[in-house]
Amino acid sequence: MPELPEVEEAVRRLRRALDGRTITALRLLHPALRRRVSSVRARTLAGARVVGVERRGKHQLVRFADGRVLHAHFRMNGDWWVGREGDAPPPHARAVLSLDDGSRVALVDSRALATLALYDADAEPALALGPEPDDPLLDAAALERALAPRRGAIKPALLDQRVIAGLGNIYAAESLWRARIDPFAPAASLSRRDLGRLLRAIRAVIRRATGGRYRSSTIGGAGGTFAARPPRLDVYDREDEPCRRCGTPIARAVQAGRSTYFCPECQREA
DNA sequence: ATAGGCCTGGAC
DNA sequence: GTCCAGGCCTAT
Repeated sequence: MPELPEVEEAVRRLRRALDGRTITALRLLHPALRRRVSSVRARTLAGARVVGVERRGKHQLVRFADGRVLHAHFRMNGDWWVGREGDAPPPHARAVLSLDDGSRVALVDSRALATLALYDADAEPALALGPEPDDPLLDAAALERALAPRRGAIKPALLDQRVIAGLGNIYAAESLWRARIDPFAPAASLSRRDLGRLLRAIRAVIRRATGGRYRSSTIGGAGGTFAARPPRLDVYDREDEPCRRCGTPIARAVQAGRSTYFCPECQREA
């Protein structure tokens, strides 16, 4: 389940599977993916040697020796399954990469909202992303500059990937709770001190989710493992449950079309 | 800023 | 059946 920490975990598995490998086939199993990459184009990937696997925000890039780039985005539900040729890909496998060592990687995505795109050698994907949360150049002053022109509330601003890359609805809410900031506070109204606290909260939340061990459980055939352990959450999806700081029932509201969870008592900064 | 669309499955 | 979903784009 894919915000930055989950995508990071997935991209590591992808890297392990693809490192040093050559693609022998890419098969697209869902029409929504075939609309983005024609089967003819998918076939041109056979013979491409992988030279790098990168994450930027929630995006994943597989770079090939010929300069082409395969761009993947999980959207709501995507994940990678890694198995062997001959293993049946799991239900909801939407694309399958076959590799020259007899292994297979499948994009598993029940809702079929994930995207794949294949870029030509001279066409670097334009991702329009802000800094990663751990970017040393990102400090309270930089965040203040990014938020200054905004009219809206802080929570939707944190979901804007051009402000910070990788936060999604869960970790944005978690970060605001940790920093005691009201999700409805106007983004431009936050003091530099608030933003320093918010940045530390974001980093702590992401670090906890990324560094924390995920219990892997085998799903389907041999060889496929999934990270199937949701991280510990303080506010997300805890409506009416007691705030872990002050005991006040957690509230839920809709903001920019997304559920927002917060403590109405202790998230009053700004 | 909100609503709708993309897709499908799970909870109720 | 209805509503909801960790993302993101487009239209109003």
